[in-house]
Amino acid sequence: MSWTDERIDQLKQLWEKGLTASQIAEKLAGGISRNAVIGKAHRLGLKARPSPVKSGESSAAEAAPAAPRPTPAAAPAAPAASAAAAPSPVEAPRPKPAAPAAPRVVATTTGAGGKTSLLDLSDKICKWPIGHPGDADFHFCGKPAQPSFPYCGEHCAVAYQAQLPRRDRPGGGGRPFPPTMPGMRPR
DNA sequence: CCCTGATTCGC
DNA sequence: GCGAATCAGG
Repeated sequence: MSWTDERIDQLKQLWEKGLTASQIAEKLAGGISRNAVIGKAHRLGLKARPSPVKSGESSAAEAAPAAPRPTPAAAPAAPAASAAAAPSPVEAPRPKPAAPAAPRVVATTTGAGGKTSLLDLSDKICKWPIGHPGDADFHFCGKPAQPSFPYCGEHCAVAYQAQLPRRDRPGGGGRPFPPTMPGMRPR
């Protein structure tokens, strides 16, 4: 579907009425995406209107040249592990990704300690904890994470394991934890 | 994670 | 011109 005069008119009205781009996208027929609406709005010269992300805009000092956006490149084969239960060894806060100026080096480890710390974590960094929180040398794996996974390939293999029949499972088959805990009634 | 608009860039 | 992908902020 393309932008007929009618649709452009609706867009103008709804936009100036204050609807969000996604709301407009829903109203207009034809599987129009929110991006399409915004893109068209810009080309129509509309835009303006409270934009959440408009605050910053330093009046000077634009030292950063354009980041040479490398083509994403197709992801390698997915781990294909049928997710059983994610252990989620540690919950780590997710700081903003590193500055876009970061060189395209493989692993991001702190130059200082050589250990991947909390501050180095991002979506693309394996968050598998090494050592114990609180210990001086506690750190994270830091290798590139499998796309859309929190861990690298190795640690995904550890974290996501298909459920095996009990008798085939190493260690015999009972619960991995003590069958009963203090104060817990067996169910 | 959800959302917002802004921008880029291959088509 | 179009809009998906990405960015940048809430």
